[in-house]
Amino acid sequence: MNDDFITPLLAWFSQEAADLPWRNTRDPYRIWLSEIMLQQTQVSTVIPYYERFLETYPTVHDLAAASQDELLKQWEGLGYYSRARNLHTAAKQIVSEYNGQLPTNADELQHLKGIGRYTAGAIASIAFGEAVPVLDGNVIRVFTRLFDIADDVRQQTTQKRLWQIAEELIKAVPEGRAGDYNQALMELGRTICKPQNPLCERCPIAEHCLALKNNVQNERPIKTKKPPTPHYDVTCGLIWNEDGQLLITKRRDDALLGGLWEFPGGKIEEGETLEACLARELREELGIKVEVGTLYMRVKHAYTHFKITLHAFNCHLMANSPPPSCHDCQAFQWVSVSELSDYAFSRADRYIIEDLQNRQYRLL
DNA sequence: AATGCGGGGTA
DNA sequence: TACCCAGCATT
Repeated sequence: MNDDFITPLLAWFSQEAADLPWRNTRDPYRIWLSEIMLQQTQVSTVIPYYERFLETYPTVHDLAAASQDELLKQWEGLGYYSRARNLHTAAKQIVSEYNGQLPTNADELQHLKGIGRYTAGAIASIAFGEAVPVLDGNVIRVFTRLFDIADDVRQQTTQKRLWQIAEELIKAVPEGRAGDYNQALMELGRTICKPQNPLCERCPIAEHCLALKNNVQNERPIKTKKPPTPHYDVTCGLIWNEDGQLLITKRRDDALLGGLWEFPGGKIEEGETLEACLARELREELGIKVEVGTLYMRVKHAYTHFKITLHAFNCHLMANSPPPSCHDCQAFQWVSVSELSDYAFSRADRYIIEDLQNRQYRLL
């Protein structure tokens, strides 16, 4: 494997590295946090979350002492909420078992919740200077172009081969520069070696790029297509009580959007009306009987694996309904419209909340 | 080895 | 619309 690109890549990074918040620190806690937030999430999306998060939790001790609800409220909108739950678990573990210090090498880091091979390599190389590789979407794209690799990168054998390449190359990186080199590869992928229309004329290692030489840079990496995602109709209840409060429920940790709050409801079944679906879901989930009233609004939303149309109905408890009890949720709560802002909700529910609060505001 | 897991940006 | 993003845990 030709490693001649390493020197010009490092030189480019020294000159052109963007000034990102997590590059102004050597604090392993901050490096760790940035790497978790950056999983499957673009740099520009992460920055405001990262800065706000560190104001709230400046140290791993502050994070370990947080409540899950408070933490998820901080994470609200960032997605992949298991990252926040795992971060919390790991923080508590670091405080109780590691004396408040992160492990200092990649192998030990991988024992912590939410840290896999990529994240362990990133933290170990950036925070501790260990000569270990990283392989993320950016690096995969750079490598498949640099070495003109035409294999399907979704295949396990290709992933293995790419990790082997990464392992070989890191050995040729100058002592103490592994963190810079790994960041340089990712930054090149993010800013120059982009998925579509890469900026090869500005690439510092273009003369080493086999895909460019073969004029196939736009056809790398090769990925098999994913099947189209299904669409579901989902209902939820805006269940009002006499005090103008709404009933919300907290989702189970092992579910989609685990730990977030929601307006209770669920997915429609074959041949079922929306109203019947909602009445059934509320009976199953909370053991309550409701009168399903008018449609409040519909929200369309796309998840990774499916799309939904969320139908929100005004409801109230029937006089002979049992009080709510959690059958398939962690908790429930009656809250006013303005108090909804204190709880972490998914994007789809936040559209509804925004509308509820706007209408309330206009009435005042 | 395959699948589930969010939400926003981009062309 | 479809693809992409500083991937990981679970089964």
